[in-house]
Amino acid sequence: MTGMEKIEARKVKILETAAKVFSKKGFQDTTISEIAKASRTSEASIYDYFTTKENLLFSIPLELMRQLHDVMEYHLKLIRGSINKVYAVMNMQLMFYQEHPEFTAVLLLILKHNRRFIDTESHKEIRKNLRIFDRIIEEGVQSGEFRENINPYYVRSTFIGTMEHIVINWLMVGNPKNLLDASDQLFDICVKLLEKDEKLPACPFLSGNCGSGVLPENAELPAG
Amino acid sequence: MTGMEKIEARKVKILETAAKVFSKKGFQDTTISEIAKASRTSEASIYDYFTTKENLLFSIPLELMRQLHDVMEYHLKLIRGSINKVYAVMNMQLMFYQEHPEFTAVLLLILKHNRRFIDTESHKEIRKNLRIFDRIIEEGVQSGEFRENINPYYVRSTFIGTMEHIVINWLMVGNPKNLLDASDQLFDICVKLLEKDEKLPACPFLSGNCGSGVLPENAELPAG
Amino acid sequence: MTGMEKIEARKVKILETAAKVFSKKGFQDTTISEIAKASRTSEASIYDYFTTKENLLFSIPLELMRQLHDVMEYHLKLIRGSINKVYAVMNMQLMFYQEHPEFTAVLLLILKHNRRFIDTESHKEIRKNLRIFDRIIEEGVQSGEFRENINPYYVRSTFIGTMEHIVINWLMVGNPKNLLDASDQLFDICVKLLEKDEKLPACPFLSGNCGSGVLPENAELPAG
Amino acid sequence: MTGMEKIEARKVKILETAAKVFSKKGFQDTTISEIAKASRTSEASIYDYFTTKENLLFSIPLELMRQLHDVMEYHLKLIRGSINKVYAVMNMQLMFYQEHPEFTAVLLLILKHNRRFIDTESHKEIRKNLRIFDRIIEEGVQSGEFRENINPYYVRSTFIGTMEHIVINWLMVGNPKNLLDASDQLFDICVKLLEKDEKLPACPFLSGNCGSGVLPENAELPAG
DNA sequence: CATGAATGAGCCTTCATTCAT
DNA sequence: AATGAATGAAGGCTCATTCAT
Repeated sequence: MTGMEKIEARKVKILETAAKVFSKKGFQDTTISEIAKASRTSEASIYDYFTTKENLLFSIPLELMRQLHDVMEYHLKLIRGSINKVYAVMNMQLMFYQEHPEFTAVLLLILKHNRRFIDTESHKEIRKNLRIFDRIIEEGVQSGEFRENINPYYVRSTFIGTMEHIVINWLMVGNPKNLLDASDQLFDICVKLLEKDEKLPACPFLSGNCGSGVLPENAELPAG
Repeated sequence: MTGMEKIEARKVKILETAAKVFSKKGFQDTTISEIAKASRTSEASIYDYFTTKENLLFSIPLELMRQLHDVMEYHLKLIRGSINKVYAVMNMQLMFYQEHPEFTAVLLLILKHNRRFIDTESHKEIRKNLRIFDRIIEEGVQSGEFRENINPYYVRSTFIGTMEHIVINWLMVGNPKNLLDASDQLFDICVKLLEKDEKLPACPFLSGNCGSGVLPENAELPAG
Repeated sequence: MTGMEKIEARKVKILETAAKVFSKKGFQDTTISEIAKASRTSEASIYDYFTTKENLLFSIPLELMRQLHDVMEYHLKLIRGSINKVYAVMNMQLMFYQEHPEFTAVLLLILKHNRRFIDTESHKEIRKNLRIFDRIIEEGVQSGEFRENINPYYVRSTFIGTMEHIVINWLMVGNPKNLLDASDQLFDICVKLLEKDEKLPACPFLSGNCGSGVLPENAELPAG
Repeated sequence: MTGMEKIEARKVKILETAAKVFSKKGFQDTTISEIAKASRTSEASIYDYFTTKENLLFSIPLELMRQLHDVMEYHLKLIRGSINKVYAVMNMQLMFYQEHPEFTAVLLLILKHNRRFIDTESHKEIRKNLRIFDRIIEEGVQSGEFRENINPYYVRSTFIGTMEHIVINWLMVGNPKNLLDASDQLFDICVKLLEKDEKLPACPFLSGNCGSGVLPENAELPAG
């Protein structure tokens, strides 16, 4: 492990620990000394890396949001059909939250309501992820798969708002036990909002393995 | 003004001031001394009334939520039709937020993410308001005005989650300028979720037991 | 003792203690906690009264300099003759330093070399005391008691500079044991600077090209 | 440049930088890291060379004071007449200060009031320079050029004290613009202190009860 | 020799909270 | 009932200093 890598590893360790402690005790009730102890570093080192307690907090989502973004972009390429993409994105988000509950708590319970967070590099990443939603909606509208008279901003707000509302509930009162249980219900809602009213005959493109939503690359797609 | 009333007036003054300051600077960055000065009281008096800084915070929504509840109940009695009630409730909520931005900021940016707030008298009031939603949805389903295969919890989550998402945006970046501008869009979304599918059969791209699984068991599925 | 007086007494106690500790350990090596302990107060109280460690330091001379000023003005009224006034002022200063060694150490070893101190209320008092010197010199010149071709600024600088130089020596190496021992010597110097030249012609060795001070090697020197 | 010289050059660079930063921000408000950055070295190197922050500070005058000493000794050899030497020494000091304002600030505003500085090699050099003054005075007295009844210690204190007082003023408030402007005035003062009293009889206003300085109100004052 | 990196130690400052009046 | 005053407790942050490479 080179020097560079060692440092990077320490930073990650600190960020993970910080997420853990912040998520449990909140920002103000967490002390740097606590994070230092738990991450087996010194307080001074934390300040070396992150300059400020708040900046440490703000740095938590940076890397993870990038990963999520990459994963989503990667998988979306493999998927045909806007509605399938919606489902995939929703699912990936929920899985991601499910797998990183501490990070999610920091993000949804602490960061999202901090005005200073908006001017952050991390927030930029978040906006990049939002744009994936927007793109999918636009594509769906243009391809004729979705209703045309959609206000994308409000649809997105519904997706995000509802999802986050459910995730926050999951974080705060532990309901539902498993976030993915909400997946189908959420998807239904999306469908209701996006579907064309006069559809007939049946849209064939969901037929088959929608469970994953990820079609094999060589999947034969219906003519539409 | 009797002694009792005088005291009540002072409490209200303190609560209003607290909402103002908390909403501007957040909970931790607000000091009791600040609130005391701004409300022309002494710190000691604040402690006399509210015992704790956090308890002061938690007391802020109590009275206002009761008012909102009363107002909503009162007006709902005058309205016929579940969908009309949905619209009315949504509108009243938005108007209420619009008229009490500082209170709203405290509620949505500070209190909603505090685990200890859940065990609070104020939170009880909030749940009472939520139950109004639930009731309307149930009624609509039973009267046949809404689809039957509705999961009330998720529908409510969508209403609340979307609305709060929009309100938070309004609080944090000032968009939309006027909350009521969102009213119609929000209502459209509600309608989409609640309205009966007159046409048949159901959305084809849900065909198959994929994602959703919420179809009536005997639903006729397209051939695919 | 009224509340007002009690507070004033505590402030004085803190200032005295601060002078003691600062004089012994210097500004930076002194901790507020030390002063709090030694003055039997809490650190928080010190900050209540003085807002800042540096401001505490700067506040030390305020009252004492006023006292010195009053004492000097009072006594000067009783004295006739400018040279006698010079002597009196010098003596009073030295006595004052002698009696307040800790305060003097703070003043001469710490404060006088702090640029921020100049903009201080305390420093204003110090300048008021300096003006007493100026006044005496002016009066002496106008009354004809002193030489006319005196540059008051430089004479004052000599008085103050020499006195402080001696006092600093006293503080740092304890020499002389008693400051007042220096009194007569200092006064002699003052006299030499102020007295009229009765004799004529002027001191011979000033004649000529002192401008450079560096005479050519073969310069003709006066007999001396 | 040999290895030895390279190291010497780096030390000088560090010392110069240190003087610059210390003079601007004071000792405590200067960080080693700052000096390291400004001198393009590492903090560790500074510790290699100077072991301690304070020792770095104390090392600043060492070389320069030696240079000043050498220069003064060199030039004094070329000068005849004690009073001329006084003038020369004064001038050389002022020129030196003028040319090294940062160094001078460190010396007069920081070091001179530090008790630990006295036990320093640098301070030894300073004392060597003081002895030049003493020597000149002694010589002047012995040669009959100066008054015999001089107390050399006080005369020196007057020279040094006055000069430093003026230099400190120059450093702190920028007055006079050019230090050498003070040169003649300072010299006049020296002359006044050193010159023989040709005239007779002695200054009348010293007669009598100057001990107290406080004359009885009805005291008979000399005509002046 | 030079230095990047790590840290122990500590201080100033802030408040929530209490209490005597 | 109301409050001016006092403080205990704690935490963010800074550096001088060390050491492994």
